[in-house]
Amino acid sequence: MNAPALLTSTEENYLKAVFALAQPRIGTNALADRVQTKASSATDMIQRLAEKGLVEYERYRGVGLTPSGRVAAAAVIRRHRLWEVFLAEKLGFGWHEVHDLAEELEHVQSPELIRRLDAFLDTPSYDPHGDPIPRADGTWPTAAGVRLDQVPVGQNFAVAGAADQTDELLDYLHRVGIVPGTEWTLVEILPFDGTRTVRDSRGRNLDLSSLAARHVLVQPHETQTPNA
Amino acid sequence: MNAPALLTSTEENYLKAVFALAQPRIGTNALADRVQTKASSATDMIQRLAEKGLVEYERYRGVGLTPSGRVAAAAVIRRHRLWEVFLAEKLGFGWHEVHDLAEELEHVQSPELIRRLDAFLDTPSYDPHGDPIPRADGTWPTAAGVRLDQVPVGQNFAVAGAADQTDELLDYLHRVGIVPGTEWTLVEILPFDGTRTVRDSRGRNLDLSSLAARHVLVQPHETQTPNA
DNA sequence: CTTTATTTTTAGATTTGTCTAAATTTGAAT
DNA sequence: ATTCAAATTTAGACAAATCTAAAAATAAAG
Repeated sequence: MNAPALLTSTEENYLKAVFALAQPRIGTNALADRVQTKASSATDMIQRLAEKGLVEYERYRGVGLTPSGRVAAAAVIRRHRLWEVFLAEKLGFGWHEVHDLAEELEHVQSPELIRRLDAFLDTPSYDPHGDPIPRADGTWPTAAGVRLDQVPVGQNFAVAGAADQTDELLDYLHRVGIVPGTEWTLVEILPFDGTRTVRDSRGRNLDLSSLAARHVLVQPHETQTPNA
Repeated sequence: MNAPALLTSTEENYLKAVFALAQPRIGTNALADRVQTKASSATDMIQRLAEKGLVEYERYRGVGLTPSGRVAAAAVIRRHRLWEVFLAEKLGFGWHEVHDLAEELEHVQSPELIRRLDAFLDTPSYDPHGDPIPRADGTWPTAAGVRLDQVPVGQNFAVAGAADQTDELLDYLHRVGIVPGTEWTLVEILPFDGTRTVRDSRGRNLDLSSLAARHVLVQPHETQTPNA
């Protein structure tokens, strides 16, 4: 009901860390590690966040997010990942270079800026690493199916759709035949870079990068081919 | 010679304020006003910047920039104005909305980010307010002529060129006939919004917004038409 | 059920940037 | 030259975020 209180950059960083590591709670040391500080500093900050109602905290028992903490964390992650998309798609940074810069940009406070950035980028659902971008209302893009990068070797599946609607991705998928309704089997995951080899009913093989695989949504089938 | 020491956001803001107001020196009160703080705080910060060699300071006598302070200030202003161009041209913000946001974005520390942003924006010379953007090497775009918005009423001039090379601006100027070599007289400046009315040799009038006028470079002539 | 090791918290100090209130310097006016 | 007002600086305090070192609670081992 009340307007979300303004958080400092540091508070936002702690929130993100709790979000990432709490299932459902996280200890002080692990949290301190994550935000590159000492346990005593983490204790201080946890207590501040608890006073603001963003985390639930019990002394010596660890910390977890409250519902409003989860909303706040999603907002920060949304800003972070939208900036990552901007840096990669518009400025041409490599996907491995964008994280640290986004870490700074995410703390610029302006809902209107984020609205416009989102529109400028065509409302992406996934960042350059394939991680989902929370929507403006705090909900998360839950795939209509399963992301191809989460399917085990040997699994049969039907293509359900694409996680993102960018022209580049759709063009590529269409060109190689990864279109909704087609049937495939995942035959191999290369250990080196996670490239997926998939095979269609006629035995034709196709390689998909792990990044592309994260953007393909599939419907797994019961039937599995024998595994070796 | 030595790498430019990293400055905090606050230090950068003070530096910008000194740059803007010191001709060649500025008092503590005026500086404090500019950065929205109290004179005592300004004194503290001035002394820190003096220790870093960025300002020259004499107690009770005011403060001015050193050469290396001028370089540092130019770098901050460059970042600020490039972000302003991004916000206005790419995200569609109005030119009156971009300042406060750029104030935050300018402190993100990454030379590579600024290099790429500059390229993404086609290396603009002026920001949406018409203010010059320092180049990467710290030099300022000094017009080959005089900016039309700095010419007095009654002045004859020849168009020398455009301050910026964006397609939109060049298209517009070409369409209305403001092209290099043509001769004009500035007949009026509207007090309300600074619109310039210019007249060619055949007596045809043309109105230019003050923003457009800032991007037109001209060569003033000796001959003046009688003023009224 | 003690002892020990680990984790967590407290206590006290530090840095950055700020403030208020008091003291000092400058400059202007009589 | 003395007085007075304005500008500037110092002194002391505070909040945010951090640290080190010591104390307390929990968990693990015997």
